[in-house]
Amino acid sequence: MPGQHTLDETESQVATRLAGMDLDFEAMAVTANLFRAANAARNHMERTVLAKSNLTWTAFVVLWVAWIWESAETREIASEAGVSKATLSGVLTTLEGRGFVERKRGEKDGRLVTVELTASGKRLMKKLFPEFNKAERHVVRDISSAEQPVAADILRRITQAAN
Amino acid sequence: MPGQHTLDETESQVATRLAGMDLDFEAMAVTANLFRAANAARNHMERTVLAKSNLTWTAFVVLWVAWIWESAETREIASEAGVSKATLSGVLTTLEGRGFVERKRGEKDGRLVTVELTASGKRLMKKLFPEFNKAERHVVRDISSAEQPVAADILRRITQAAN
DNA sequence: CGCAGATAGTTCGGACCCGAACGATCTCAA
DNA sequence: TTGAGATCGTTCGGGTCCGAACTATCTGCG
Repeated sequence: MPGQHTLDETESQVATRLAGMDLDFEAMAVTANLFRAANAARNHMERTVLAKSNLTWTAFVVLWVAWIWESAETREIASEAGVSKATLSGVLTTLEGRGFVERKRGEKDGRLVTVELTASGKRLMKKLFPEFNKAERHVVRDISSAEQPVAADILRRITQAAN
Repeated sequence: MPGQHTLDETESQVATRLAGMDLDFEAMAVTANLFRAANAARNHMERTVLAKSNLTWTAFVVLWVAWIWESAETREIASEAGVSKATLSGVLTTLEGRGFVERKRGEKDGRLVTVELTASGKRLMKKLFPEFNKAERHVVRDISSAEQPVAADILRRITQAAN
C-alpha cells in the first residue's frame, strides 16, 4: 500500500529528517497530534451527524452558541466559534436565508446585532445535538473516565497559552 | 466587558442550559476544548509565524509534508495534511505559482503526481520551521514534561477513534 | 487483445475564511 | 456641543475547503 504512512512511521520519519536541529520534539508531537485529532474528529462529526442536515461545521457551531446563550451578540458568537467577524457575517447570512436564525439590530446600541434562533432553528438543534453528543462520545471512547477530565484540562491550558 | 464569556462561564452555561438531557458532559468537555485548543493554536501560529511569509496554515502544512518526506505523492500529502484531494489541488497550484513546489507526473504510473520542494521552498522551510517549533513550544509551555507525552498519546487515541 | 472496473488528479459550484477597508454608531473630553 | 477616536458589523478580494462529476490512466479477467 504505497503512499500510506502510519502515525508511527510519520513520527519516526520526522525524527530522522530533523535530527541534529535544535527542536523541541515533545512540543511538536503534542501540537501535531492536536491538529490531527481535531481534524479527524471534525471530519467524523461532519460526515456522521452534520451532512444529512446539510450543515457545515461552522454553521453548526454558530447555531450551537446562539442556542446555548438563548441569544447572543455577533462578536461573542465569533469569539466562541473561533472565526473572524468577517466569516461570521457570511455564515449568518447563509443561516438566515435558510430560516434558522434571525438578526436583530440592537436597540440601545445601534452598532450591535443580536442573533436568535427561530423556532425552526431550535427544532433543528433539539434533534441534532443529542446525535452530535453521541459522536463526541464516540471519538473519546478510548479515553478512560479518569483521563477525560485530565485531557480537558490540558487542552484548556493550551488554549490559554495560545491566546 | 459585556459579551465576553470566560471558558468557565461558557461551560457552566452549557451545564445549566442542557440540564436534564441525556448527554455525556465529560465527552463534550473534551471535544469542545479540543476544538478550542486547536483553533487557538492555529491562529497563534498563523499570526506569529506564517503571516510574515504570507503563508496560510494549509499551505504551510503541505510544504512541511513534502519537506519531511523529501518528495511525496499527492494523495499522501492530502492524507497527512488532513484536506481533500480537491483542496490540495488548489493549494498546490498556489504554491507552484509562488515557486515553492514542483509537480512531476509519475513515470511508471501516469496517474500519479509527485510533489517536490524547489530550492526556494527548501530555503523557506529551513528558515520557517525553527520559528514554527518555537511557537509550538510556546503553546504547550504550561504542560509539564511529564504531561506532554500523555497528552500526545491521548490525542493519538482520539485520532484513531475518529477514523 | 480488449474492455469493465478501479484509481489518480483536476475541475466545478457553492460555502467558508481572513485581513483590510469601510460606513455607521457611540463615547467622552475639550 | 462637537469632533476625534473607539467599536460594531458588513463588504471586498483572494485563498482555502469539500463533494460530485470528469478525464486520464492502469489493472486484470476473459
